[in-house]
Amino acid sequence: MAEEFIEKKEERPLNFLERIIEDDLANNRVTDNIIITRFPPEPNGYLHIGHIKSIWINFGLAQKYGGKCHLRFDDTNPEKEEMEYIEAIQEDIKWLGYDWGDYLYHASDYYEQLHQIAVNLIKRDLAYVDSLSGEEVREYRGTLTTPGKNSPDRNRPINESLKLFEEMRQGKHPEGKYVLRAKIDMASPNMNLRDPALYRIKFASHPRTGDKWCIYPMYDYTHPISDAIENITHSFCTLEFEDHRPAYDWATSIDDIDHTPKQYEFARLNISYTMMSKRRLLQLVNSKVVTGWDDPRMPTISGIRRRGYSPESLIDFVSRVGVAKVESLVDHSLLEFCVREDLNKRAQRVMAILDPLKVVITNYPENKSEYLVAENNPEDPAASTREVPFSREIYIEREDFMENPPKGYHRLYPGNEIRLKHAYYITCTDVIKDEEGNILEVHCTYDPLSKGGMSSDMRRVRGTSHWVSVKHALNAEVRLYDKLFLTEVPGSETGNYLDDLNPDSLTVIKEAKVEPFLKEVKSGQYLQFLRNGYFMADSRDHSSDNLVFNRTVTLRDSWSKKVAKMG
RNA sequence: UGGGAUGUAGUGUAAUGGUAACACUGCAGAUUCUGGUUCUGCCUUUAGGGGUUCGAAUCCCUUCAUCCCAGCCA
Repeated sequence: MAEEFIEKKEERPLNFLERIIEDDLANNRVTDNIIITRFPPEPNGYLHIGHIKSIWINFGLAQKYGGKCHLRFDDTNPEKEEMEYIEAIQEDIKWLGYDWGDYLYHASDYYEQLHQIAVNLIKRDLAYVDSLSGEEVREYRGTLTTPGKNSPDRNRPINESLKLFEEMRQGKHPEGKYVLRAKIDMASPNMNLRDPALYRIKFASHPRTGDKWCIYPMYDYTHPISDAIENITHSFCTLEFEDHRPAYDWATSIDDIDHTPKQYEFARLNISYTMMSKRRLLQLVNSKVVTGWDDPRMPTISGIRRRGYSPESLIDFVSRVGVAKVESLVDHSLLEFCVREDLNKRAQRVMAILDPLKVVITNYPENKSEYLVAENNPEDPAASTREVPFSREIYIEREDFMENPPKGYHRLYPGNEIRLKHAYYITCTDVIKDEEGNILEVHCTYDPLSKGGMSSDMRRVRGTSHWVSVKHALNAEVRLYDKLFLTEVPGSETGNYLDDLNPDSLTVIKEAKVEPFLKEVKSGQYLQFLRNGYFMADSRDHSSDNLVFNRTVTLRDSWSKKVAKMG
């Protein structure tokens, strides 16, 4: 099995990044033939599914080609960054199964070095301290179609810039007063080259360096130099940084840098009916639309973990999506396919009734109980069996009974015989209703010779229902999750993604009836509630005294689809 | 209207001058102690127009469409 899987993986055609690597390796462009990549999140929020693609690319490619992948926190904007995020990010990467080993870095590790290089830049007349205000900088920058013009400070004497930069560092100037800028080209058609800011003043406390610094380096300056310091060979990032590559190359070509990493860009992952913007996800958290970053409806790694997704299914998903440079929108059904495929192979099967309807088996002895053998997973020969209690009164799903069934319905209805999974055949004899006609309970008779779920004469029944014994049933809270948004691209029509929120993204069932086995399960264990979907005990609220389960994903359901089509 | 990129079934991704394919979705059907799984089949594709070539998704020209860039964010 394992070999087949690996072989299958090997057969996958190479993506363009793999080709670049193989080409570099084949032409001895990589020192010692060891490629070094890096995954560089900014700790300003939780990781989401989109990051899984980047993690898979950076860690996965390093793994595949016998290289290394660094984890580096791009922590250059203390106003947005927090220790909580730094910790959560590490937990999420580990959960996905990747390991950075000893290679944990922070851009802030290089602040001293970065500062020294900046000083040298000034000395070489490649950077200057500018006193233009933010607004003035914008005016001087020009527009997309017109060139910018030089700042009056562009020719500030080197000594003066040196002195001012030092004063900036010492905290002698307020935020916004000065900025260190690279001297490149104010007329460049590429906006990123119109004397980009290198350092700005911020009196914010940094999660790692505290109040040691009050000037912080910008991304375009920090990232390439950090890559160079760490001897990164291949710096993979998303498409929106394509325009920054010239700035990247500018930074890695300055005299103090002796290693030249190369940047390559790939398309970020977009999935229909959700969104990957950290800023918007933060808004959902802050506005309490969801309960937190790990709300099971969130596309965050911590959210989908709590929801019950397996790391394997997520890696499989991103690998199926592939890598290219086309801006794409992957259908969420592929993600659902991947979880189902993985969970089908490993989920423990159990019986749980979400919408109980009582069934009385009138010819079954009043006080009798018995234990019946149930398979734990028909897809896994190694998964053994468990015992499930059965008695005269059971619950089945309300939708498994209809007094007047439509054509094609082969569940329980008056006169019809069905199988109770792992138990007996039963035939509906009576429907008990209240004065208003609501169905209170259903009466059936059972065939004692069909114990275990197959009749002695091998006669066939079309329907099989799951069930839970009334007197043995445990109460459970079940949270049914659905898409957070109703449109493929939230906000694409109205301009406000909040307009597209799905009001029914969460349905809480307080009184689900589940088999006793569920008292023993813990969060992290993959479950299939027979015929209902895949579930996992909630990592925050579940305990053996207070059962709480989250629905990961439904089972595929061709019947209700057919019913819907019939009208 | 400056610059940078990208256009292959509904959605992703292959095919790198030589028969357009794989997965997901959708639709049929078979199997089934989960209307699940599994299996089989079907539908639909090279943005448009020119050119080069025996032969073009691939090379050239051109048109069109989409995305990114005017943070002291990353």
